[in-house]
Amino acid sequence: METANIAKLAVAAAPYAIDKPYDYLIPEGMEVSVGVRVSVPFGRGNRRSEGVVLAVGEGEKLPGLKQILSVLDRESVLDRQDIDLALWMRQRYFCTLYDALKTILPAGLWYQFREVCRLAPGIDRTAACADAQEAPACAEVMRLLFAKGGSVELSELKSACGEECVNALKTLAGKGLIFCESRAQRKIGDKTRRMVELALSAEEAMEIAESRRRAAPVRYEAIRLLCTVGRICASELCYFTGASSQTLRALEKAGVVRFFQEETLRVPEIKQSGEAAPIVLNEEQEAAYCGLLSLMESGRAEAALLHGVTGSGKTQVYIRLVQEALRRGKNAIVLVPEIILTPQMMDKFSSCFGVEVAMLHSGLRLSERYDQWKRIRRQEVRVVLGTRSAIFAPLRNLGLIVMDEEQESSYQSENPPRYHTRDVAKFRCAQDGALLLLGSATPSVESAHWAREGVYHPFFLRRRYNEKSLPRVMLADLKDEVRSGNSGVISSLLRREIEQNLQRREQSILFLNRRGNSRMLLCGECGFVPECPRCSTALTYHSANGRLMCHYCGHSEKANEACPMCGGIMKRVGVGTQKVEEELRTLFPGIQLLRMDADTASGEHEALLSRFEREKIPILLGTQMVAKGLDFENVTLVGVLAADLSLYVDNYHAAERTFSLLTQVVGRAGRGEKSGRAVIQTYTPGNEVIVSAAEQDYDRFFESEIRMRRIRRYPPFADLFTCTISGTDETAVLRAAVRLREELRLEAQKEPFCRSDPEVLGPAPAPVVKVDNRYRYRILWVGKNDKDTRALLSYTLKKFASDRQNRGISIFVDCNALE
DNA sequence: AGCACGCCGACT
DNA sequence: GTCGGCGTGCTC
Repeated sequence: METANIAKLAVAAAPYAIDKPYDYLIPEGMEVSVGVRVSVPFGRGNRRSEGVVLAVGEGEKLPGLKQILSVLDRESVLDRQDIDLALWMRQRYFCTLYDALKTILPAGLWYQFREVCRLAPGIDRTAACADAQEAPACAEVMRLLFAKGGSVELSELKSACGEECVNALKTLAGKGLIFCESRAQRKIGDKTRRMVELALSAEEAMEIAESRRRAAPVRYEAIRLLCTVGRICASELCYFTGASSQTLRALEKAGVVRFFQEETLRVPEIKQSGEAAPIVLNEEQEAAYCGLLSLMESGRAEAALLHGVTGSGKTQVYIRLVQEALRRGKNAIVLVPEIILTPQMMDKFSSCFGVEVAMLHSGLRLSERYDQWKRIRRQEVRVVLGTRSAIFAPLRNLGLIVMDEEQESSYQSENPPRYHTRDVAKFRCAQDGALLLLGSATPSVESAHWAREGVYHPFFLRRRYNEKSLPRVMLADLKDEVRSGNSGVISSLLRREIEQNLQRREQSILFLNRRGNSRMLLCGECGFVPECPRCSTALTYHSANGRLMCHYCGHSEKANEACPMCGGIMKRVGVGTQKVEEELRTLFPGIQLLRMDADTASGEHEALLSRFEREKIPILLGTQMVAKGLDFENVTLVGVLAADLSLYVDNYHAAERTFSLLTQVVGRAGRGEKSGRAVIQTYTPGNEVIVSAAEQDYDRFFESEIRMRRIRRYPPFADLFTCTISGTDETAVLRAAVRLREELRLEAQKEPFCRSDPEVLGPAPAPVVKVDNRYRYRILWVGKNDKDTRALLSYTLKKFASDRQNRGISIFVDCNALE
């Protein structure tokens, strides 16, 4: 047997159905190590694909083996632990190994090689080729450029034509036939920068990007990058994806992205460690801390739940534990739902840990984030404080992972692989024997359940740190209001309370429990509502450009004043914050009012909030974003306008989310010297969730909710696997869905599943059944997320994808999806 | 998924 | 006789 050096690779071009480690020959003299990215030929056509080296070793030299073309990294970007994590993610989230690895690495890394060559505009193909004919390398480059639609990445060009193409590029650029875009250098010292962010949800944006992936690859990359990083400086987005400013403008026009100006964030001044005052814990905190410390010292990868009411000082406990971890030579990761909302946390950590802490927050530029990643990888930092993706920070020798407000749904990724940070954290803790500390004022029902079952170690902080009493909560019954002739959004009770606050010159926050605000057009005569031609949804009216737009596929059309059906006059409808604002202005004429919602540019938020505090503006009206982290001395009244809105959402944790949200909002009142009040408006004042939130009684909420979950077979008693099947032919999709259901039902009756008696439900249409002309139906498997079930679903997915009957139909699986 | 190979019908 | 339709099968 002849042997050779062989590398096992995760290959980008291999879809889920055929994903496995592929063997490639390492050419003589090539340095290849585990964790580097390489370029390889793949498939019949030997198209170039990227791969990640999983293992290197001697192996049998089989005839079919192909060679690695080139190595893309100077040193490895992933180590053994990363690869183990990716292997685990693959079987847990039904993604390819390559997709998992890509999720682990920072976005900046995947784009750092981007250097794009483009054809100069208005170049005629035949003339240009004739012009380039003299040098074969030039002709080859031109041919490739035309074949790829006018622009090619430099790395791709190099692997196709060899290193010598660099000279050809120079010649061609000299002739003005092409140009190469290099680093778009940002001038140092810019005061503000032009930022881009998604104007739609990540899911909606990805749908749009996917639908035109082939036709507009640059757009696709730009949107995908935006989905991973949230917001980014415009020049950086262009640099990393090869998009032009025209591309961005087109995306803006299509309503996919929006621009805003942002002050350049200075690197937060790092105070020297040692200066910070030592942390003093009260009795309760001390008790929790001691218990947690001994768990951490055990090195058994334990998990604990710290249930502490708002203002009980969980952060102090976190910091003491991190300090002790460091003293023992261990490192720590601290996760928060959205760090930009917790500047106090950032301040505390930088004063306690100085240069040893790396912060990964949404205000960082992509390149800054990448730099932080490099610092962490070089083990220059010992503490990482960040949001969801910080769980992948390449920090080794972990002693502790903290997840603050662990119930937040932002801990679940919104794009595939849709990992949950808590699960990844558990895996990493198991790798290093670290303690996982889940902290919350309103824990998820699952976590509270496991704490009661003894799977997590429970700890409690029941006293508010400053001994402040919780706000007094009043319920306003909106049904009564309607009966007594008040058709408005503000109940008489809330109105009285606001008036009282106005007299006392104290401030009020009003909260509309609704995401964004969908405004649509409706014909006053015949009731016609303009709908998207490609999706099963009403079009949204955008006052900025006077157009109707679809949030799912990006379709946009001019808004007519007259109804196209009957000629009647079109009216704007939808209870958004604007509508409430109008009502407030009539109720309280001449009173100053601030509005903050999805329409408010994100750069403005902080400015608005500081104005609210500084100028003591009497009323702040807002959506989700006013619920969290705001701490204002003079706010003594909080009003929840429609507590029920988030309750009747078709999702198993709607009740939990509502309870948590109400608790957070109520906690906004009376943070200063004066005591606070809260008014919760509801149509169902008898509802357990509303009542327990009004009483600030978590245990009561938990008891009723866990009973419900048990009866309905919801988590933690079962896991919900959602198989989404989509395609352009609705009947074909439905047929495929029914076939899948029958197949899964058959399996459910067999060993080993029959013992746990899984249920297979559906097909049911997805919340929005048609998106961009693709119909989406779901099959639900209610069972246990164990090895056998995952293996079955993985097998079923692969079989489905390779079944000829299912051509043109795609499928994916999610487990316990929160949103 | 994406690409080549192969086996049939409409042309120069 | 050949160009191109898409059904079939494989990817180290």
